[in-house]
Order: sequence, then structure tokens, then C-alpha cells
Amino acid sequence: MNENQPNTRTPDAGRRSERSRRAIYDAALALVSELGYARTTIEGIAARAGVGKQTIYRWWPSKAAVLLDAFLDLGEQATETAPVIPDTGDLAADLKLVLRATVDELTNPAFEAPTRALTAEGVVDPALCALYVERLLNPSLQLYVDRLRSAEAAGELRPGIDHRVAVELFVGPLTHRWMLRTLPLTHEYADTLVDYALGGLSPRA
Amino acid sequence: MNENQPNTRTPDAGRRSERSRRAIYDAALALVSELGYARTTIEGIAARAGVGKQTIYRWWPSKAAVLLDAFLDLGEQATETAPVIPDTGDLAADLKLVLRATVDELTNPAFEAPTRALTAEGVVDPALCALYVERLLNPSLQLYVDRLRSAEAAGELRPGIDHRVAVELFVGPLTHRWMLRTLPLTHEYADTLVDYALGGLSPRA
DNA sequence: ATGGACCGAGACGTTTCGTCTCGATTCAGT
DNA sequence: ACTGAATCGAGACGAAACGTCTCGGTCCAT
Repeated sequence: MNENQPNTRTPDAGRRSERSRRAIYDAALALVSELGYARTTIEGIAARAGVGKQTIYRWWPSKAAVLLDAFLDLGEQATETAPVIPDTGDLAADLKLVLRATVDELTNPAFEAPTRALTAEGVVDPALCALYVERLLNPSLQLYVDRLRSAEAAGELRPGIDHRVAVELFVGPLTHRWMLRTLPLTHEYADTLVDYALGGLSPRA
Repeated sequence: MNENQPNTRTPDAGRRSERSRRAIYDAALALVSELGYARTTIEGIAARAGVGKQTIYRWWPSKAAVLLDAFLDLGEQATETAPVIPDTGDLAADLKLVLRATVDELTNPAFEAPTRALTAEGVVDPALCALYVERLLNPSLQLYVDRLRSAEAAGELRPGIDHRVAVELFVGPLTHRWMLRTLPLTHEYADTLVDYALGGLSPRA
């Protein structure tokens, strides 16, 4: 909040302690898993990481920002995030494969807690949300867009479709069910979504 | 049946002060609008409502629960919530009308702040989420289901479609864009969703 | 070697939490 | 009409976390 003139210190990333940064990430993720996001405190993260509170306040504006960076770091470590959607020539099959994987990830207890925390915070904090979307969501959605472009070239998609809207037709309902826990999130649901979205709800004349 | 746990107090709704209840709703909604949800405190609500803190803690388990009830009460006052989806025989047109109205509501500043707060809290708090879904979301989605059933009878829908999934095909992407602020939420987007979902993304042979 | 920036540690005043106590008031049952 | 129990407004209370601020200590560039 306090962005006054001389007070705004720019903490020079060169002198930054890599050791502390990692320790903070580990502590943050561990505490969120153990206590949940609401009962995870910055003081708790600092204590667990063996770090001064100021070291956190110097580099991050909020608890949520710490968790976002920790989460991004976690994703980068797992280089197996081979971020590619298969292109077998069968669009429906490829989409089902990826959406099923997404279902598995969203229901994986290790990822679910921090993801929910970040998402909830983003719903209410536009600045954090922008970071979240830019660094996590959009890159992921772009993979779908690319696959749909390829599908259009192969004649598997109606020409003129807005690929971005089409992606949201798959991902939106999935996210909706996950966020609001309305009904179980299953592989079958993912498959049905693909079938309905590709085939349409209207009778095929 | 000995349900007299000393710990479990059942605060007997008969003696409850209607006056205080309303004052708390008003104060809660006003403060959330003025300060945002995060900086709205239970102490602040109590002070603004001219009410003892205990009166809030006695009847609600959390700040979010207060806001949910306040929000529900607000909706019940506005009896003009004539909760019907038109049935003109043109499914696409009817859906576009309702989805456009939903877009307007989601972007209405008066409703947006408390709705975001409740949704965010629900993402992270399963108990609150269940209440939210049961009392706000599901009744609303049921209207769509009913309209789709009518459409199926009229031959406007492929037979055998799971109406609930179909509803989520419309509402999911809308909610996705609203929650995560990925792209602007417009009437055009609502229309496109209806066209894509009904017509399907695959080429119509 | 020396100055500056970061570091861990923690003291500090503040805010809010959730519980508890206190009379006053209001309602139900004898 | 009396009385007892429960809620009411008001606020005191200790605990917890906030975010800011010193402290020395350490590391690096000058």
C-alpha cells in the first residue's frame, strides 16, 4: 500500500540469498499442506524457514505472493511438466487425454491445497490474479489454443472458431466443478465435456 | 437422548432479536462495499450494527457465513428475482438473454464485491461452499436444467444429453472468465458461448 | 579495510481474534 | 404478576499475527 517516494526501496536482487529463498518456498508449501492456507502465517513461514521476517517482507508483498512463487518454483523443478498436448490427428482423443490429466492434477491432494488457496486469493485480489493468470494459467491455455489451430488446419474444427473461446468451453466447466465442488470431478465428466463441446448440443440435422 | 454437551450450545432461535439480525446484515454489506471483504472485521460489523460481538459469534461460525446470510437476505428482499428463464421456443435466443443478464449481474459493482468474497471463501472452505451451492448456485442452475428439458421435448436438443453437464457448458466458461479475469466479460462472449455449445466445434458434415 | 546491503533474530505497538463477564431487557411458564 | 432463563449491548481480556523497526553479524565490491 505504501508506495511513497523515498520509502520505496528497491532491494537489489544481486545480493539476495538463494538459500533463504528456497527455505522460504519449502516452508510455505509445507505449512499450507499441514495447516491450510488460512492458518499459515508469515511469522510461521519465517520461523520454519529459519529466516527473519524482514527477509520475507522485503521480497514479497503478501502471503499469497510468496505462495505463488513457491508454487511456480515447484512447477519448474518438476521438469517433467513436458508441456505439450499430443497431436495424434484425433482431436477428441487428445483433448480427453489432457483433460483427464487435468482432473487428476486438480484432485491430487498435494497440489489441491495450494492451488485452491492461490485461486481463492486471486478471485479477490486483482493484482495477484494477473500474475497467476500470466505466469500459470495463460501459458497452459495457450497449449490448447495451439492444438486447436492444428486441428483447424486438419479440418477437424469448424473454420472461423475463436480458439480461445473454444478452450474455455473445455476448461471452464472443469474449473467450475472443481472450484465450487458442485459434483464429482471424474474422467467420465472430462470425456463428456469433449463430446458435447465438439459435437454440440443441438440435434445434428 | 442426552444432547446436553456442555460445549455444544444451541442458541434457541425463538428468542432471537430480529432487529439485530437486520442491523448485522446491513452493516456487513455496507462494510464489504466500503472496505472490501479482507478489511471487514467482525468487530467492525458489530460496532456499525450497534450490536455486541457475542451476538454475532452466537449465531454465525465465521465472517463468511454472516455475509452469505446477508447476501441471501438481500436476494430475498428483491422479490423481483423473478427466477424464470423465458421459453419462447427458440433455445439459443432464450439462453443468450439469460446469460447476458448474468454477465450484467457479475459486472455490477454492487453485487460483484460480495459475490467475489463469498466465492473465494467457498473455494477454500468446503462447509461454506456447500451452503453457497445449495442455497444460491443450485437453485439457479436448476432453472437452466428445466429449460433444457423443455428444449429436449421440443426437439431442440440432442436426445440423451445430460442436462446438468450441458448447463455447465454455458455457465462454466462464463464463471471462469469472471473469476480469473482472463478476458473481458461481454454480451458478445455470452452469445458466442451459446452458439459454440449448441452448434459444436466440429465441422457439421 | 571499509562501507553498504543483505541476513537472522526478535522487540515493538497495533489490530483483530474469540471468549468471557456484566447489568439490562425480554419472553415463557407457573 | 412473578420469576427464571436466555438474549441483548457493551466492552475487558489474553493470545495471535500483523508490519515496522532496530540490533549485530556476514558477505561482497570497492
